[in-house]
Amino acid sequence: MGERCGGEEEGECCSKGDRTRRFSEGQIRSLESAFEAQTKLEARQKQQLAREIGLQPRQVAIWFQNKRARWRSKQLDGEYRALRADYHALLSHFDSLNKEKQLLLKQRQALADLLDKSEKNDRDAASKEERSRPSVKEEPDLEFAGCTEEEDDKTLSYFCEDEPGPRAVQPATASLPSSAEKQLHSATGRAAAQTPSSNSPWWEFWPLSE
DNA sequence: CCATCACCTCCTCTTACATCA
DNA sequence: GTTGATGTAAGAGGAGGTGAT
Repeated sequence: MGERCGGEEEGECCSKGDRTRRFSEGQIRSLESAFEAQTKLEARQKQQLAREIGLQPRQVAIWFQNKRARWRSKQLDGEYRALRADYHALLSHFDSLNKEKQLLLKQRQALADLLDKSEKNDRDAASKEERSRPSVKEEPDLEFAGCTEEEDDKTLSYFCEDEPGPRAVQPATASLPSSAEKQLHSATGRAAAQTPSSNSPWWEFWPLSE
């Protein structure tokens, strides 16, 4: 049910000719300040305000209704803009993180290749040595094949997760060049959380465009 | 207690007109 | 002077709350 003429207010309907007559600046000022105080008026307040500014209570009620609608629309617009700005900032951050991720994955692959090569060299050297003195049989210093050692080198545990990369890594005795080792430490330390396994992280599915 | 009705207020959408570039 | 965009007062109708019966 609408606010019909003759309903809550005692005033008569505005004639059609009055329909779009703008309110005076003073009336608008009073209405605006009342709206700032409260966006909904009690019946008595409405009557009083209407009397003060020379309008029908129904006109005051309608002005408040329209004002609330415009106000909400403005609020929504502001919220939308803020959310859109947040989204774009987040998207930009995501892009830079994604680039960094790709770079780290490349580095990881390069270092894994390097480790493979180094491991192969070690094996070749060991078998040569074995052949030169066949009577002596030694246990290796450490058992790495199962990755059971509690090393503080994260490299070991990292490559032993469900990764397609190398599984058995020789200990510090391996002939890994020191610079490569440093790179490996820094690279794996940050890339460890980005294993492209079956349970991929959320950002794998993040849409890259709006 | 409940169902129904009348009345009121609010909301949303729309209309009619005014104003401005 | 005309026209399209925009703003605004008000109409129309639906939804929900409330009190009386």
